[in-house]
Amino acid sequence: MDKWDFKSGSILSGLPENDLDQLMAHRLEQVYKKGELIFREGAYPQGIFYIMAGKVKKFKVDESGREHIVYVANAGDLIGYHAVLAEERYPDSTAALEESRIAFIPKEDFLDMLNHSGILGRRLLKNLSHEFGVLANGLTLFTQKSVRERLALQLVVLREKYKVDFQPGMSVIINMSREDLAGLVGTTKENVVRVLTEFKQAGMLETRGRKIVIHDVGQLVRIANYR
Amino acid sequence: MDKWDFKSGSILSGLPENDLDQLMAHRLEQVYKKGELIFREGAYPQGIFYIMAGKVKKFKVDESGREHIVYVANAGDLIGYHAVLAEERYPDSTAALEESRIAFIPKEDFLDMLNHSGILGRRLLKNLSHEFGVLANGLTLFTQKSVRERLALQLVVLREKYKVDFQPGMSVIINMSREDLAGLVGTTKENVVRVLTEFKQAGMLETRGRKIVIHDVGQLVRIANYR
DNA sequence: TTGAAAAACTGCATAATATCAATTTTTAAA
DNA sequence: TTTAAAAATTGATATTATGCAGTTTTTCAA
Repeated sequence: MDKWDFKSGSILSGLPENDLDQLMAHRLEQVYKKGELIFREGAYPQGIFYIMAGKVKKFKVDESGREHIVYVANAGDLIGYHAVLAEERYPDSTAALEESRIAFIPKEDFLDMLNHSGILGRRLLKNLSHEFGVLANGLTLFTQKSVRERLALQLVVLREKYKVDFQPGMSVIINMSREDLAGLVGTTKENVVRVLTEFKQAGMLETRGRKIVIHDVGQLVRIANYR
Repeated sequence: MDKWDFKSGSILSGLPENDLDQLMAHRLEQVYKKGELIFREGAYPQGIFYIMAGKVKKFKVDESGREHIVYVANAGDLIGYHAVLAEERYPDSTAALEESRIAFIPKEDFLDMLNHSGILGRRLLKNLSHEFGVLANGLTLFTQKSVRERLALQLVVLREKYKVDFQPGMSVIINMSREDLAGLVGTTKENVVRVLTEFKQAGMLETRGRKIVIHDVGQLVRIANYR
C-alpha cells in the first residue's frame, strides 16, 4: 500500500513515491467550508490544488451576475494547473460545494517536478487531452440539446460523482442546490425545478428536502441521448 | 529564415530544426478538396495532421443529422493530436472547408519526438492548457448568450481567421455557407440568415452572393460582449 | 422547539428559438 | 449561355425557455 494513497485513476496515482514526496513536500493543507472560495477568476496562480476530500465547483460569473458551473471536481482531482501551465490568470473561480480538504502545492515544486520527471508531464498531457475531449463534447451537447436533456445528462454525471460504496440497483443521493444545478445545466433554477418535478412524477428520482435521490438512471440516460 | 517556415505562434514554430526534420521525415502531404473528410469521429488515430495551407472544420454530427462545428482550424495548426495523446478514438470528425494542403505525421514519429525533445511536450502542455481555457470560456458563452450575440462573436473570430494582407479599416471576406455558420453558432441556417439580415441593415456587413463581407467589427464586438 | 431567512416551488405572461413550407437566388456543370 | 441542383431567403406557426411575483417548504441557529 502506497504512502500516498491516491484514488486509482487520479492524475497522481501510481507515480514514483520519491517524486510524490518531493511534490508534496511544501504543501499546505486546508479545510474549506461549504461555499468558501478557493481561488478567484483573474487571479495570478501561485500553485496548484489537490483535492484530498470533498467536492468543488469551477465556475464563471457573467455580467448579469448569473453563475455558470464549468466543472464539478472530486476528491483525487488536481485543479488550477491549466493556468500555471498556460502561464495565464485563472479563467474561472473555484469554490467548495461541501466541506473539503485541499492541499496547495507551490508552483515551483510543480514545475520542478514537471522538468525532472517525464512521467508527470506525460500524465498531464494525457489527462488534459482527455478533459479537452470531454469538454468539447459538452459544448456540442449544450448547444444542441434542450434543458430537459441537459439536466438528465448532468444528473447522470453527478450520480457518478456522488456515488460511494455503490451496489448495482442502489439509489444515489445528490446533494446540490437547484441554483448550482441550474448553473451546471445553463438555465434558471425555476426550469430545474420544473424538469425535476417531471422526472419525479415519472418515478426516475425522488426529492428529499433539497437532496435528490436518483432511482432509475437508465431512463435518464435515455432522455439525455434522445434524438 | 527557417527551412520550416511555420507561422509564428503555431505550435511547431521556433522548435530546433533537427527536431523538425525528424518529425517531418515520414510525413505524407496531401491536398484535400472542399468538403473532403480528413478523419472520421470514432476512428483510431494513426498520426497527427499539420495544416500547411487552407482551413478545416472539426465537427460532430448528432443523432438527428445536424452538424455542430467545434472549431475552425487554420494553416499552421496541428490537429488530431489530442486523440493520440489521450490514447482514445477521435471525438469528432474533420473535413476541409476549402481546398487544403495537409501533412500527415505518423504517430510513432510524433511520440518519439515527444520523448526525445522535452520542448515539444512543454509546448503542447502550454497550448492544450490555453485551448482548454478558451473552450471552457466558449462553453459559458454558448449557454448564456443569445443566438444574435453568439453569431456576432463567431463573425469576429472568423474575421481573424479569414483576414490576409490586412490593413486597418479594410473589410474582410468570410466564405462560409450559412449551414456551416449555423453549425458553428449552434442554431439553424434560417436563424443565421435572419440575424445576418439585421446586421446587414445596420451596415455592419454586406453579403455578396454567399460570401460575407465584414465592414464594422467594432459594432459586432459590442454586440458579442453585451450584458 | 420555534421563528426568521433561505431555498424551493408554481402559474402566468412574454420572449426567443425552432420548424415547416414555400419561393427566390446563386452556383457550377453541360 | 443555359439550366438543373444546391443554397439562401422569407413568412407563418409551434415549441421551448425565461422572467417575475407570489406561496410554500426547508434549514439553521437562537
